[in-house]
Amino acid sequence: MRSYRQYCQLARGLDVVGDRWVLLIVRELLPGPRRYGELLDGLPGIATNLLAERLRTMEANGLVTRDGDRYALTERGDGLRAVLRAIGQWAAPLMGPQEPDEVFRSHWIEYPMTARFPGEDRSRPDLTIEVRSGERPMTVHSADGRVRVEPGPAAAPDLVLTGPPDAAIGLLTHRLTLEEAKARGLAVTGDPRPLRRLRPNAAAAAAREGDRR
Amino acid sequence: MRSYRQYCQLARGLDVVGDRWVLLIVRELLPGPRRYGELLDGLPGIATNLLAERLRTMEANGLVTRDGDRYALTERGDGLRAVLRAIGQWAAPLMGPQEPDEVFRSHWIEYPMTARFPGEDRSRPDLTIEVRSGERPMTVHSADGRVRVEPGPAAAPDLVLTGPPDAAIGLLTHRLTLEEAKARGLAVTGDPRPLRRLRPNAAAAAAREGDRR
DNA sequence: CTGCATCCGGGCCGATACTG
DNA sequence: CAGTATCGGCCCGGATGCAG
Repeated sequence: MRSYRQYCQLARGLDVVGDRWVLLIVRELLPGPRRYGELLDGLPGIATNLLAERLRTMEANGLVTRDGDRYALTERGDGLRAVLRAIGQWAAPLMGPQEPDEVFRSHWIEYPMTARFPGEDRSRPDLTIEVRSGERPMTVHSADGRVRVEPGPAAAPDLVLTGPPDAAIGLLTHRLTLEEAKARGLAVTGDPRPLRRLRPNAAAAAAREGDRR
Repeated sequence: MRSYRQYCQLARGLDVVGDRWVLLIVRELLPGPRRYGELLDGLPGIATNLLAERLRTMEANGLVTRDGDRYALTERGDGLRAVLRAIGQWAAPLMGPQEPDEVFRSHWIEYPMTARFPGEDRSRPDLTIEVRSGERPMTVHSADGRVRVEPGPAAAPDLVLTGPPDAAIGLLTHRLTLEEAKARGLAVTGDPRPLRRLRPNAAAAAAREGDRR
């Protein structure tokens, strides 16, 4: 993208991260280093030449390093986490049902979950949930008061959710009731009642907006 | 811009605010409603048709309302303030000297000032500074522990800074010494010593990053 | 004069084919 | 698997026209 050529902090920032796809590439790299093919898969819709070109300019801008065939965020690139969080938070009200033509990747549930259940809250129950919403299963762990999301199936899940992502995420984040989630096509195996005790960090939730319902 | 077509909070947010110029238009509207011509002037480099088209889609997306010939942010548009702050903060290390081809508008000093001196801090001295850095003078008020920026000259300034914006902003935010600022072409009228007692809000500064030097 | 609409050249984007 | 090459199309930017 062309530079805005304005002596302004926001404009200079957008000169670096305002290009199409750049922040989504950062999203894909936030959990850890990724290979080119993994990035391609996590960025449905991007053209391969665009990904290659973006990665090069991001490297030149100090956002990304490449180690062999692995790409990783620099410290500076990781600093964009706060920007992604701000945009994601602002965009929360835009998240209705999944549109028919919208793609979903299973590892994307990490953001809504950790955004909804940030930090440590000892009152959260220990809970293991397997979510089968995308190409492959994901496991949501609540343990020691922290909520974590990991790829792969769970060894002994307390709960298994199978169905469209909006239904699974809606139920997990308490934006949908069990009935509403089922009406959207979610299949639930196990006892869903402990989910209700999985509460957002109270202090963090109070400080946040877009949290209604 | 085309939609990313990804069922992801970040992607949906970027579908709305990822278009070129959109966040800069929000920047211009944050202080209050503006007319079309004022926006054009505050967005050097934008083509008039682009501004018109952006304003229309921003209106359709619920970011902007128009009242006669005035454009204003909706509550939703104003919610992007946190996003701009996040990007601006991340971009702080990018702010070296002004490039020769970079444009500056005097009202842009509001962001670096309020970002550097946020909230209330009773230990701040009362101070009125006139800054002559762009097309027209701006007045920085420190009173009752708060720092405010207003357009227009000051009636009885304690200090007048005249010169390039990087020098003026650098001195005001303590990123440059008096000598460095003068070396960059800043002329100082009045006693600059009280500036040193204009300190960032201690609590806010500690919570912030990118604050070194 | 303000607030756009139209037109046009160029560059970036997106899809596909192809290569080491 | 990890890109490069190519090409059509759309969006962007600049100039100009025009209506109230």
